[in-house]
Order: sequence, then C-alpha cells, then structure tokens
Amino acid sequence: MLKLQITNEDNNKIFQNLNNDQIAAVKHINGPLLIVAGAGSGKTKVITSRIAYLLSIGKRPDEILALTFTNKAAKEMKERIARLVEPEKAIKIWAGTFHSIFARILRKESHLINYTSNFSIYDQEDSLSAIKTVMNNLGINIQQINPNFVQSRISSAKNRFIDIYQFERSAESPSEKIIAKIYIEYDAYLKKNNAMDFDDLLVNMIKLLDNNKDCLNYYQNKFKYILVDEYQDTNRAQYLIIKLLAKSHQNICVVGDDAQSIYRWRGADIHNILDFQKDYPYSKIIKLEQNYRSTKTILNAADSIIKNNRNQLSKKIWTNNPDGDKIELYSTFSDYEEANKAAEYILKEKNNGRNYGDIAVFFRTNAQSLLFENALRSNQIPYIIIGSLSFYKRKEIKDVLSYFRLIINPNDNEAFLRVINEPPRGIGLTSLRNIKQYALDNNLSFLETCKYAFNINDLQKKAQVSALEFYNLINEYKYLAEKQSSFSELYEFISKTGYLNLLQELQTDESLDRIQNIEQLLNDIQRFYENNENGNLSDYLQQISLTSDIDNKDLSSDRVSLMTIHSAKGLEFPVVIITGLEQGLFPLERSDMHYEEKEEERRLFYVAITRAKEKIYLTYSETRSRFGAVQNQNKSQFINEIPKELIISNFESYNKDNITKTKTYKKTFENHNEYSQISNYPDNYSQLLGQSDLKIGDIVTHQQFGKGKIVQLTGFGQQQKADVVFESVGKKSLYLKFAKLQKI
DNA sequence: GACCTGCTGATTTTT
DNA sequence: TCAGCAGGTC
Repeated sequence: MLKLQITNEDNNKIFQNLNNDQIAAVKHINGPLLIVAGAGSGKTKVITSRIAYLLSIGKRPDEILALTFTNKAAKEMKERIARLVEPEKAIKIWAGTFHSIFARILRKESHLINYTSNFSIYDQEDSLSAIKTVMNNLGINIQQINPNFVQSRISSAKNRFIDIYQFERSAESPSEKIIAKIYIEYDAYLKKNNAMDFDDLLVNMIKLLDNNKDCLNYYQNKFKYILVDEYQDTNRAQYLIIKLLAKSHQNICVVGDDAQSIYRWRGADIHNILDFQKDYPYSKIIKLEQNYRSTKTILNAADSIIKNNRNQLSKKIWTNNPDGDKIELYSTFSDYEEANKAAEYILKEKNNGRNYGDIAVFFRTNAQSLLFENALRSNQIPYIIIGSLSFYKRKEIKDVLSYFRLIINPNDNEAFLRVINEPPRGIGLTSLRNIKQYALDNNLSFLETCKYAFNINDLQKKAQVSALEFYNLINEYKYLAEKQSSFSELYEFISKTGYLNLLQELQTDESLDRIQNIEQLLNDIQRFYENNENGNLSDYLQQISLTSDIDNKDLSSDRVSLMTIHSAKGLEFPVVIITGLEQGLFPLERSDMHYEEKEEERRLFYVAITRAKEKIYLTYSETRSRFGAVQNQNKSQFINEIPKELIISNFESYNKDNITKTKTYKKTFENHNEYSQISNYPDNYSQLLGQSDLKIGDIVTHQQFGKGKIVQLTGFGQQQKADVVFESVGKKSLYLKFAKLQKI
C-alpha cells in the first residue's frame, strides 16, 4: 500500500511537463519502440523520464542498459535520472557510451576472447602509429600508400564488421590487397600487444556474444530494457550488438533524428534508423515534433533546408514559440574581415544585453578557428574553444601515459616505442631495429627484449646498457600499477625516467608549461583515486582513453563558444553565428563526392541552424586563404535554400566608396603574414592585387555588356575578378583575363 | 644517433 | 600555410 503511494508520487514527478507524445514514449516499455525526436523536442527529457518510470514501477536499475555516443550525454542522463529517482538507484543503471560499457564487459570477459583484463586501449593516434609500425615491418613504404588512408579503410571495415578474411577475399584492386595485408598484420599486432583500438571494442563485443552462448544468454537476460540514444549515428557493428542483446526480450527503445545524422564518414549508417520498422516489424513509432527550442523563423529555415534531402523519415517540426528575428546574412571581402565581422556582431549582441555565453561561432573546419580566435582576442572578447587539442592528446601527456601503460601492460609495444628514446637514451633507429628483430625472432615483447639486451649481438654496448636500464626502471615501478599510488610516487617514477629533467633543462615557456601539464595529470590521478575507492591506474587509463575533454568543458562561464558544427551537436545557444558559408567549404566539396555525402553536408547545416534558439547570423567571404593560397569563393548553395523572406541581407561593404574599401583592404593585409613583407602599400590597392591597374569606381566598357562601373575587385593574378554594374544588364562578375575591360 | 633541410599533401573526429 | 616525413650531414 505504502509502496504504491510512493510510486504514484514518483510518477507525478516523472510526467510533469511532458506533452502527450512524450508521455506515450515514456510509457511504452514493452516491445520495440522508435522515437523520432526532432531537434529541440525534449529528447533527453523523454529518455530520462522513461528510465525513471521503469524504476518507479519496480524494474531493477541493473537490468537497464542505456547507450550513448558521448560521455557528456551519459553523464547528463545519469544526473537527470538521479534528480527523478533515488540517486543510489540511478548509479546502478548501466548507462554510458557504447565504448565504455563494452570495455567494461570485455575486461570482465577478457579470458573468453584471448585477452587479459589489463589490455590497453589505443586511440586513433596510437592506432595510426601501430599501422605505421606494421607497414614498416611489412616493408610497405608510406609513399606507396598513405597510412591515414589505410587506417580509415581498416576502421571502416571493422565498423561494418568485416573481418580480415572477408576483407582479404573481397580485395580486388592492388591497393586493397596491400591494405588487406596490413589489416591482417595489424590485427595480429594488436593482439600481441594485448591492445584494442576503439573499433575493436565493438568488434570484440560481437565476437564475444557470437562465440559464447552462455555469455550471450547472460547479457540478454541481464539487460531487460535497452535504450539507445542518437540511433541515427550507429554503425553496423553497434547495430549488430544491439540486435543481439535485444533479441530475446525485444524491449528495445531507440531515439534519434535521421535529419541529424552527420557521421556517415565514420561508418554511421543512416539506414539503421530508416529501416528500424523492417528490423522490428512489431515496433511502435512515436514522433516528437514539437520544438521547444527555436523561433518559428529558425524552424522554417531549417525545414526549407532539409526538404532538399531525399532520404528521410517524414515529420513536421513545429513550435509555439514566437516568430523571432530574421536571419541576418553578411558577406565580407576576406576571411580575415569575416572574423572581425563576427567579433562586431558579438559586441553588438553584448551591447543589446546578451551575455557572451549566449553566443556561439560555428565553422566547418578546424582550420577556420584561428582567425576567429585572433579576432575575438583583439576585441577582448572572452571565448572558449570546444574540441581543440585535448589535454590528453598533448605530447607530454601521451608520453607520460605511455610510461604508465608500460608498467600496466608490458606487452604494449606502441607505448614502448613512444618512450624508449624519450628522453634520448642513445637507442636510435638502428638499435631499435635490432631490438625489434630480436623480439620477433624470440617472440618477446619489446620491453622484455630489453631484459636480454646483452644477448643481442648487433646492439652497440652503449645501447645494450641503456636498454637493460630501461627494462629495470619499468620493472622497478611496476608496483605502481597495482595500488593507489600517491602524487609523489608517480612523480618519482616520471623523474627517474629522465623525462622531467629533459623539460627542466630546456627552460622555455613551452617546456615549463609541459611540466605543469604533467603535474596536473598526476593531480588528476590523485583525484580519481579519491573518487574511486577501488580504482587503480589501469582504471584511470581506461577512463581517460575513452574521454575527450569536451566532456569536462565548462560552458557555464560567460564566454563565446567557438567550435566546428560536429562538436555543436546536442548543444543550444540563443545566438549562433554560422561562418564560411561558401561553396566548396560548406558544403565541403570534392569532385568524387558521393550523393549521400552531399546530403550529409546539408544535414550538417540543419544541425547548425537548429542549435539556435533566437537568432542566427550567416556569414561568408568572397576570398579565403586555403592551403596557403588566396582563393575566390562563391556563396553557399545552402543560403539560397532558405526562403528570402526569412533573411535580411547586409552587404554594406559593397556600397562603401572606394576610399573606405581601400582602407579596410590594407588593414586586412597588414595582418596577413603572407603580405607583411610588402613594406609600402601602393595607394591604389588594385595594384597590390596583381597586374591590373583597374580600381573600384572606374568606368569601363565591355564588348558585350557596354558601359559599367567597377564596384568590387577580388582575387589575384589569373584569378582576379571584377564586379561591374553595367547600365544594360546590371551587376556581373567577370574574370579580368577574359573580360578585356577598357577603362574610359 | 641527433640535428637540419627540403618535399608533400591537406575535412568533419562522439569513442 | 604548416606539420610530418625521409634523407642527408656532422
């Protein structure tokens, strides 16, 4: 009786502020369910309420499995559930990223797949380095085939659950055959290193379940309720695992939005969500179509854009929110000016009473970031870059972590290679080659080989001594892996390696920074131990290898956020500035681009637009420095896909007289390194541009169009273009080398 | 073995 | 432009 009362109370709390569709999604707990959750439709609220509901009706937390793509999403989910139910229950839910949950299971069941539980997890950089090692062993030159390409081929094979035999069988072209060879060796190398790359965490999970009936039964039984977030981004391997786990009870709930699928290039298969009903014929579909985030203007724009894609689930997103401001479109002459323009809007918004933290600047590629950083810094606007070089990816951090990896997993040859000569120990390429050869001949790990350094005849005396010393050092500190060691113990180890000394001697700003970073890392380990009573160094390494520091970035402080659109997924901001809207940049274009890749670019734009709550600025530049050269850019096709009535175009820079224009131009290039060697700027900037002596304001004649006035000059040399307003036909953009304009 | 120089090729990156 | 590399020199 009492129990029932509590349940009702819980339910009231759970169903508060949910609309009818959301309630239906929360309550449908038996059988397959697809929730198509449009942008801003309260998806996270539904997921967390659903789990809270399961708990409130007496389901056990440890029979619930909730899979997300990011740690951040998992963390948010857990926190929000904890607010709805007893926190001690919330903790017991199996909620986490695909990779971290599977890593946890694989460590537990490692004996079933021929690993030991202390296996290393290789991130992309480690994996690339391992591929290079393997290519080197096979005598395959990196000129012959790009290791990055090899890596992406292998990764995509694993994501599609294509094993080495299948891959080898289907390899037809010479390059595919080479990759097959590398794939086979790479696979063996990882096993030998007792290591898995990110993709292996999925692949080995399938193998585990496929090849061990008891294990499969156990987990099928255990996870009675499965929930998958961002289902549109699952790849084949993830899809297969979910299918295996849900097979017996079919209580599978997937949530996603096909319009926001932006990871095709990483193996995500949009068909997983499009075909959910085929996979689960008795499934129910609930669409969450009411948007609580954005204005009508923003949603209309988003809708008009996505309409241009063919492949999608039908839905109509709507909102009760007001119309809101129109979208403002700006263009500038150079990418440098574009960044300054963005800073200008930010200051304008700030003056209108917004906080910096309300504003985000999006770009398509990371390379664009620097211009905005500079522009914001010179305007004293505080900013935060999301997704920049992660703390854990810094060289010194990776080096120190490799020392730790080595004491945990002595078979980890990649970790060995990273640190054996860092600091220099007189073991260079030649010595290393000898060590590798001896390891191969005697089936030893590289570290173990060092123990027998004096048996390696080809090794120089000095290298023999160093190698043995290195072995002894690692061995001496092996005990650190087993216990919760203190800061000073860890510090002592890293000091003894000579790594700190190397940095201390340099005494540069950079080296002092690096020392601080290492100290910060050791502090971080301490904190981890404080929060995890039974955790050891290996647990710490696992945690950080599956964490990016985006997860920890504090968006709450009052700073403008700079990020790529991919990083923006799942976030929202009152004001969003989307930059670089130029054909070829956004959408990014390549000549051999697949039609589905083009649709993905459009979805990416859709994601960008739907991050905004109140106001959007779109910007593009007429010229842009890419790969060291200045290129002419054309306006993105996406801009034309937004109805004109939703946009205010502002091309003020076109209308300014040529004195102002010249000034801004000079300013632009004074700040561009590539032009800074030009000490005396000619008064007439068109001379600066190239061979032509035309300038803005000149009256010219054209063979076909007749008389006109130059309003804009862009590009350099062969690429130089003029915008001319002709009396007969209006504004035309012409290449000077073809147009043969005559100055009057 | 360590350091210098000249060539090449380049998206997005939840884990 | 710029990082990452191979290949040469000390």
